[in-house]
Amino acid sequence: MLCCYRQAVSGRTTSREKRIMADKWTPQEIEPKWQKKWEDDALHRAKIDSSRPKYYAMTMYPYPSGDLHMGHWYAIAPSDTRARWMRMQGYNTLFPMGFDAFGLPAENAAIRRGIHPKEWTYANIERMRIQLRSMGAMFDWDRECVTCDPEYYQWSQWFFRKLYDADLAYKKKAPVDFCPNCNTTLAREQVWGEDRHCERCGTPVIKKDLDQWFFKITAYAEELLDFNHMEWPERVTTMQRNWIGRSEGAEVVFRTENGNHELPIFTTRPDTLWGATFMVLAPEHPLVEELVTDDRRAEVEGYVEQAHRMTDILRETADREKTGVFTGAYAINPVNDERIPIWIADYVLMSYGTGAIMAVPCGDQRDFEFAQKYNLPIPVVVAPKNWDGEPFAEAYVEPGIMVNSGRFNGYPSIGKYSLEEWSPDLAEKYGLPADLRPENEGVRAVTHWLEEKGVGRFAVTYRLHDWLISRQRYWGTPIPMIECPSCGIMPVPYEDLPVTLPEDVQFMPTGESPLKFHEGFRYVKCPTCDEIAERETDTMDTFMCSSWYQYAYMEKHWKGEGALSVDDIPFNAEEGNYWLPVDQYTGGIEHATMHLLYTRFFTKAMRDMGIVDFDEPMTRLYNQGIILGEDGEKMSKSRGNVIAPDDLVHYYGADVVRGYLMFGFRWEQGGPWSSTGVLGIQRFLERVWTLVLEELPAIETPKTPSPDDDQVRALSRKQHQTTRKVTRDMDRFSFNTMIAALMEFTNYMVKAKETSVAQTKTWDEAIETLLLLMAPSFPHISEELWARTGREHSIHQQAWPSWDEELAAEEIITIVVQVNGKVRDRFDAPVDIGEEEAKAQALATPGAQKHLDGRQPLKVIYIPGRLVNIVVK
RNA sequence: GGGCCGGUGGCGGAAUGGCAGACGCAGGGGACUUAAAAUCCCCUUCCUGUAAGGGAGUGUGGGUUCGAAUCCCACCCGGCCUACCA
Repeated sequence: MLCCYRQAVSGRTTSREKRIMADKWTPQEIEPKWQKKWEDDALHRAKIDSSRPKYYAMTMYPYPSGDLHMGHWYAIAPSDTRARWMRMQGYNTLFPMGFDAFGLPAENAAIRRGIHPKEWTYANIERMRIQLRSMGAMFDWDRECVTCDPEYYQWSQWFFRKLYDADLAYKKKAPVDFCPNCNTTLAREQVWGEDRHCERCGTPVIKKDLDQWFFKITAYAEELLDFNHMEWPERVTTMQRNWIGRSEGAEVVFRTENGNHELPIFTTRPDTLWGATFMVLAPEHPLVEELVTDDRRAEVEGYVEQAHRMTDILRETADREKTGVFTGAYAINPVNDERIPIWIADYVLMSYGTGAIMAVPCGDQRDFEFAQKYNLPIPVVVAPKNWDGEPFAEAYVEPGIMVNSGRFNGYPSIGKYSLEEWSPDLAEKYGLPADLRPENEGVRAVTHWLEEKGVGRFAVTYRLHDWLISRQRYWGTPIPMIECPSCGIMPVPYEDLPVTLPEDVQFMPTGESPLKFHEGFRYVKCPTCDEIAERETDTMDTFMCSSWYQYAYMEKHWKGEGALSVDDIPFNAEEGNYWLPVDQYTGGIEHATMHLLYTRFFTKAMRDMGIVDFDEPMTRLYNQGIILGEDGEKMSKSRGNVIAPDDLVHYYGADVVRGYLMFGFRWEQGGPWSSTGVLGIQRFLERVWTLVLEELPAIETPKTPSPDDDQVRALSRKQHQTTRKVTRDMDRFSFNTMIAALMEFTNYMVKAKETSVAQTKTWDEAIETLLLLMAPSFPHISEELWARTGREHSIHQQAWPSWDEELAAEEIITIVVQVNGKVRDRFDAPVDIGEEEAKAQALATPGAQKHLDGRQPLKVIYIPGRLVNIVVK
């Protein structure tokens, strides 16, 4: 398509000095100017407008560390571009911003440098607001939320209270993960990696027995597995699914020989019950103390003690040799009344299932190794089809035939497979029947029989734990609870919220929470009996604040004055009815099993409280990648590879930084920064500046005295094609190809400007379209050029350009000629060329003739508008 | 051990069954300039050839197809997640 226009520009004669050069593009001047103007005009204020469709775009808010780094820009600027694009497409768009302002760094700064966390945090927020403003984003600052404002956290406390009333918050003494560096407990989700380290500081965690507050997120485990009606990346839903870790099986009740205690176990393989030759309890199991016989007591206590001291890191190393001790006690296997020994071993975890297992050495490799080591019997109960009757050398976990299992002998058992998965292929592989139903398949049949006998039942177990939200830190939302010596645990009445965080506190070098030592805060009258009672001195996990901030954006400091009540709605309902839920959420994948799970839980709980009428907080989610230093490593001060966005904005302007962040990478993948790559965007914007502002050459181009139709049509075609491409790429977050299309269009126009096409109305339309297409990505320069070319109002209030498929369509296409799949020639043809005509022309091309070399084509394949493949011999 | 994502020029990346390498960076050559910068034009996957051309080529090996970077199977490498989950 470039060919026709190459001809047109081949006769260019104009000399550059005849032109009047435009003044230079100085982003340092125009960017602050427009930012101020937009703010003065309240351009970005999002107001309810029932005549337009709404669009709630949201990006994860930053922690106010005091410096907006490249990662923030990378996450926020492209999100802003897309929100702006939606706005130009006619959606009434809300794109808010706020600060995740509670948290440890503030407190650490206080301990180390003597600055009050509040002062530190608000000063950082002030600085980051300025940095965020330099981005030129369309944030509606009127809705900004700052989670450490009492007007904000009173609602966090209100939520706590509501969850408590709904029986979704409870206090429990439990062995919990504790970070010795941060001096606080952590939720399961906040313990990362193989070495089980603190998500924030990287220190390995230890176990502590503490009385802590939990949210009953497990009540929603099943519903949280439902990802229908939401468009979230599969990566995230898979991670959440694995984290929730649903598994189906049976709960079977064993009984102890002495004392007749119930000893329920969970198993995914009830069909192997006849092979259970011993039981194993977790060392922490509450019955251990009672069951252990006197002759075994010393050894058992020693083992329990040792297991307790051992870190989880060691305990959970899978390839460690199994250890355990016999308790001296026996249990009765309910299916055959056999007497089996009860052991304790640290490979059984108290935190999963019932903390006790039946050990089936023939069907579980861990049990097998344990049985071998301690000389316990290994009878076979599920065998492969052609089993020779010999003892197993290792556990057999695949589908097989039940043996030695009483009335179930001969039943096929498909083990880990579900009936839905069971296919003829699998049946053949294992030599089992293909037609399996709950009645004739071992696992299901045994479960049914257990239920009839009353010793077991179908059961589902989740890996998901309740969310531990207590933090032994000062700089967080106080938990609104009081413990009274006579009345017990009492919630702070709704009307008394907020429980204000006292400011006159002393920070301990030990890292202990100053709230524990603040008498005025700690001691309080019981809301019921007026006796002196104690306040909860722990504060909430900051993920509590972020679980509902999308609702806080409905109105800043909603009901900031006056008492709260149980019947309140935690946001402006009118705004909420209009904007909610979030249509598009963007942010990092690192929150997949934390924030993104918690906020789903919150919304479901809110729905059940009657506060909202939808099930999911964010309809669509998209995750950007990570921007690395030039050396390909993660940016860090210690590596010295940090690129500071402030410096770049100062030097190149925000539009260039935004542009490079969108152009240089696939957004979801990220990648290394390139300081020369940025120059490409700078050159591009300079080209656009010149293209739009530089005066046209005097009309003296002799070779093309009047614009010819082909040129005009070609320019218009390019414009419509670009509009189509940019629109589609915006929709799929393909910012890099979107900007490439803008560059191509610009390059085309720079060349076309040398011809008389630049004096046409079509030219003006093309310039205008280019500016409009650039507006979401490059808000400042496009606004400046819009104004300088005498166009009215803000460019950001204009409608997104549309395209016409007919005008975008090519008239002449190039058809590739292949012989046996190799390109041998090509020819130009009208777009509507018929199949026979195309084939005939292809066969006639010199390239085809040469490579056919007289041979008769076996087959000729025509792909309309693309190619002809001639197959020979 | 399991799961997911990825592997394309010197580099970032494009192309999701139909011309591999769009767009950009870096590099080379040229124009302009007293000179440089900036700007503009041309070249730039590799091998072979003066050229026209020919051959090879998307981690490796196989397969499906007229045709594969793209789909299927096996393997190698890198990254992320998860891990004694009963």
